[in-house]
Amino acid sequence: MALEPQTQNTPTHMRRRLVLSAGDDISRCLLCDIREHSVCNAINDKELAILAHASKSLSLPPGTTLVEEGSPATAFFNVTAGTVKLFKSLPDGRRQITGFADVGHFLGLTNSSTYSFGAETVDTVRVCRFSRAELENLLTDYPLFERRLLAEVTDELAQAQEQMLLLGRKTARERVASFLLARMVVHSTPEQGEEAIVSLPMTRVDIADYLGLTIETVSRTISALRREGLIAGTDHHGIRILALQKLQALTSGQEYS
Amino acid sequence: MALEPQTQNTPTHMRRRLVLSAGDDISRCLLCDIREHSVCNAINDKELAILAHASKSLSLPPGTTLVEEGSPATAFFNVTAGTVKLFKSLPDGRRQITGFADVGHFLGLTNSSTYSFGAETVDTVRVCRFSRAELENLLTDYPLFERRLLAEVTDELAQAQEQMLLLGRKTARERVASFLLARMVVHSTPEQGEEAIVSLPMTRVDIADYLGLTIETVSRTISALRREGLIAGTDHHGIRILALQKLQALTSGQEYS
DNA sequence: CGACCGGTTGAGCATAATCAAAACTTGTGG
DNA sequence: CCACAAGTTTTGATTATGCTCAACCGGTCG
Repeated sequence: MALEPQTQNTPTHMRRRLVLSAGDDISRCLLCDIREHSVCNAINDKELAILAHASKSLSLPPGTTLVEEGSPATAFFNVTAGTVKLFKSLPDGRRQITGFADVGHFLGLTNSSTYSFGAETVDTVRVCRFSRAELENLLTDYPLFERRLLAEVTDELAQAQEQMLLLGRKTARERVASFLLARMVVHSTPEQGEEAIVSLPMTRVDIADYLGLTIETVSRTISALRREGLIAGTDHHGIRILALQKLQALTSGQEYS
Repeated sequence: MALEPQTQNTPTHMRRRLVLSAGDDISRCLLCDIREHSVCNAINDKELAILAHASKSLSLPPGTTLVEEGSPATAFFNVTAGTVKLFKSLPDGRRQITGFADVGHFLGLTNSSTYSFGAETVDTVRVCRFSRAELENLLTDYPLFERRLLAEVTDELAQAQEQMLLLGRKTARERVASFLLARMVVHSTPEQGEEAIVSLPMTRVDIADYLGLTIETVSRTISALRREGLIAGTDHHGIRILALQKLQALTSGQEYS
């Protein structure tokens, strides 16, 4: 939990591990299959080479620090695979995860010259990294890029407000139900039909730090929901939703009794 | 607490009370003394007439609804005097205030076609109101305006993250101390020298809903801080900070004991 | 004056935290 | 393939922080 002060752009334990992508050339952005889900979509095909030139694609193992809390804000990231956790800490080690940045999300934006938050990979993550100068050029040269970024930050703010409601006013049960539903994805399988799945790449510690609870309370609450037949655990990192309606009611306190 | 559905742009109880400012003419923005503290600063003097034309200045009494949770997002506001509270609610009436918008703050931005939050005046408030179309024109025509707005939303997001840390991980004592210090302003008076003052235009209910506590806990905690000599109450809506250092330590749990 | 509203204070309680230990996973090496 | 170690998750017992319920205070307004 101890934060090592950082004088260079990239923490040493990260620099050691950075791996340039095989497709790290001029056509990288053109071939990128998540482009339409990110800010990069604001730049048209002809000019994608500029974008590819302005960024570097990196593959990072779980637990890599992308952003050190309080360090100089020199780099910005677009997540193209995996999940990144964003957090803030108190001097005594208490930590609040403020969000999970999944595929397509942009992170690192700040007005201050230093980051006010930390960012660390949850699983194996692929990101495109922009320097401050590169990002500022993109903002100035491509109004659509800036507009898209404004939309993304606005959306992140709305999510933050939702999370404040959760942290300030919801019970442990309501928090866990809200979390599961927010991360739910519906798969359509030929055999099973519609299947509502929640993948949890993060540990219980991360979930607890995100929901403002302890790991014990998270564990107990998930066990209770399973015992009641609302969810079924595949393994510890995957859950199947069995009673969607009831869970939805639970998120806002309409307990079915 | 019951939310009346709203079909028109402006809630009826608000429309009734809207009062056009005396200076609601072409030079209004030029004469505006808080321009430099707001997004309007991004537009140069020559073109301020356009801005004045694009917005209407309104004076609103305490308790006026500016934005109804879930209603169509048609208007946007710049606060030029007073304090506005932003909040989200649960069906059973539980409420979380996500922020207070003071002088210079812009509010109402959303990607969705409806507001995901509510906004209500705390005291007597003066705002400049923009319609959606007017705002979009400004964004497109004035890149600096958009840049400034991006900076403002980014800043609001950073504050939201700080508040998530407070709501998820701080004790009641730490929350109240953080709140007081965040709202503190330092006055330099000729007689008293430096004076650290906190003005609290909002009620205890609002403070509690902002800090994720009950009014009783807020009241008890403020009383305790006063008893310990860290603060002194002027009246219920004003507090003087006596022990800044100790309060600062308190915000992050470094209890001096 | 009495009702009302906002704030304060007190007593008892409940939810989630803490402390502790067992069960399960995962990775490593014989 | 199994044994073992380390780490993560689950479960249990107890406690504490902040909530609920309730009474009271002080100012304001009709």
